[in-house]
Amino acid sequence: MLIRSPAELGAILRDRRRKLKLDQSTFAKRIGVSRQWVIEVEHGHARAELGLILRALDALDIRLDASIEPAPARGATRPAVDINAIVAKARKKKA
Amino acid sequence: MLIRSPAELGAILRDRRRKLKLDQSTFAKRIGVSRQWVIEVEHGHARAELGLILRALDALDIRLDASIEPAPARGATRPAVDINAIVAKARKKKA
DNA sequence: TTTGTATGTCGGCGTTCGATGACATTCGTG
DNA sequence: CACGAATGTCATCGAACGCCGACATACAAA
Repeated sequence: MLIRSPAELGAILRDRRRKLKLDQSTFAKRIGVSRQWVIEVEHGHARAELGLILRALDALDIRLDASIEPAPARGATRPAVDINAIVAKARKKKA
Repeated sequence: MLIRSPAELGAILRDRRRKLKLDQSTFAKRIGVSRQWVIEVEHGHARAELGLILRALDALDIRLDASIEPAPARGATRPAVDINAIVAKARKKKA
């Protein structure tokens, strides 16, 4: 399963949790977070803590693997339009 | 590359950034974060935001893959001693 | 030595996390 | 229907995030 966004990660966590017949409460206790946290992460919370995410994955026996992208597609010719970065910056300025 | 902890993730990010000949400043600008953030994450900051981490990985053409652990090793017979969770809870109580 | 580059550190600040606890909604079952 | 279980929502609050700006250190080159 490729992970590209917090939402995808959340979906993976939810599917796996359900496959293991765990409800949110017991899952939360098992990894040392609140049930609220589980809900938000499963819904794709982008600002969740990295450490807690890794604990959650571990608790569900999910392995994370990092590898170099086969097709960069981000060639030196492309000006690189980073929508995420732009949106994040824009939100900051407004607030 | 297997990712088990924020520190391992940080090392991977740093190695890849250096391979691409990027310094922390330009890398930070490229993903829309501060240079401080890059420093902390590369040092294994556990509470970094998930969304920013994913952006950083993407900027370095690193793909994240999730797969079920071949050997659970976390059988139903094990009482499950979650050191991470215990430590996290202990820190909360003290503070 | 002086200059420049890359990295790490410090204090302060506004924003938002994650925890808690209560309540709401939707199920399926007795 | 009533009850419990699972999930989602809300308000509150201390703690920590990530940012900024300045400074510190290290190393290389002129």
